[in-house]
Amino acid sequence: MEIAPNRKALTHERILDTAARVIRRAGFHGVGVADIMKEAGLTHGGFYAHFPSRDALLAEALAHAGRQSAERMAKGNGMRQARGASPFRALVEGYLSDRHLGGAENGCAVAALASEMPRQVPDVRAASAQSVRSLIELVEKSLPADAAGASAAAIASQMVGALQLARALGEGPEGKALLEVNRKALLSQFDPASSH
Amino acid sequence: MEIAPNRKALTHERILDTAARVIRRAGFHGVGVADIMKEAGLTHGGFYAHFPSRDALLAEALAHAGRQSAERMAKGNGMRQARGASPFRALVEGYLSDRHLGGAENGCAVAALASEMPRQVPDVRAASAQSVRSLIELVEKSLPADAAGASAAAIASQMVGALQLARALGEGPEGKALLEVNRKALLSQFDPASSH
DNA sequence: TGTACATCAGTGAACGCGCGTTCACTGATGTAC
DNA sequence: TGTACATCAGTGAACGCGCGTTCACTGATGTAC
Repeated sequence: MEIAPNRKALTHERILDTAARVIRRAGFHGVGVADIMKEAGLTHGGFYAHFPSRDALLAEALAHAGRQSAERMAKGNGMRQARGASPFRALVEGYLSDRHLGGAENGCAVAALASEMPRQVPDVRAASAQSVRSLIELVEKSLPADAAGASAAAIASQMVGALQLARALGEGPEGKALLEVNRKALLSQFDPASSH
Repeated sequence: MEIAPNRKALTHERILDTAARVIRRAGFHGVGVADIMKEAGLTHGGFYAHFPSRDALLAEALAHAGRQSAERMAKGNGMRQARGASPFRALVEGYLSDRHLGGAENGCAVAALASEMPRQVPDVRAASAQSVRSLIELVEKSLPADAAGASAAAIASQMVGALQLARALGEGPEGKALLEVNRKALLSQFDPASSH
């Protein structure tokens, strides 16, 4: 969002945007420089004019994915709240939705990548830890005022774990049922008063 | 555990055992055939006398890892129960322990690999789903009789998510604190009466 | 018990192949006058 | 406004390298007589 982004800056942004989607779809290890460049409509040779290395891109792309999905979530939550849901209910129903189950590519980067995070190079690890902190903050902000003793970190843990287990079980009934059980558990415990 | 395991069967088991550890340490993608064979004390050429392909090994190794860590957990839980902990407390304190935070190699395969599971070939995906079901069953069995409305699937989700977020935050105070918060949340909600 | 042979688990070199990275080049954009 | 030149984003071929897989071979184990 610069005033006069030149051509190179635009391309840089496009590569980042593409990479942010691709790593959530294919994982840190599942994606090559050439794949990303091709999906961004470029040839792989130009990559090193934009990023010093593949790992540097991964770190930037993870931060970018965090911003992307935070925006997307904020939008979805806004819509749900407009329909009368509490912020916490909006968050839980959006995060643990069937849509998020299948749409890892545009979803939460932590859920898509968590178990790969500890094995990355220091830069990517640092970006990973930051994305986890951001997610916990997001939960914190949505907690009902009367949720006594609720821990945003524990709730975030359950949300991330639920999405991952559901994805491991598949996008069919088994995965969807696991999501539903988690939605119910979270809402009945921390936001029983919220309307549906 | 055959009556007269011949030499090849013993080697087969040793490769599986090694692979089960290595994939939890390095991830499905982080490990090569040659790495595993070398760590098992063999050369890579002999691999295909034991397994039809790398993916076939991954699927078998995942199942093997599930058995390994179930045994290990059962042992740890037994020790904790001998000291007076309830089965549920024993499970939670073992699973969300600082030891498990650092020891992914010998720990729960689901926590170590969850976000990579949806991206594997069908055989490995099937073994992954099975490992998730086994974990949920394990939780189910340990639930206190009076844990009304407790869902084993939701609890398993939180446990897996907590371990992963903690590992992403690092083995230092930040990760340990996240584990502790989750232990407290789980125990106070589902097993408040258990002694410590 | 001892010898001759067959079996077979494991070795190590070799194969394609795809990856991350480099680099000489091209062609479009923008500036100087 | 038009021409000449400099800049620079992006191209595509090439490089090592490591991977999964294959295969001819070795040497130890076990069987037949």
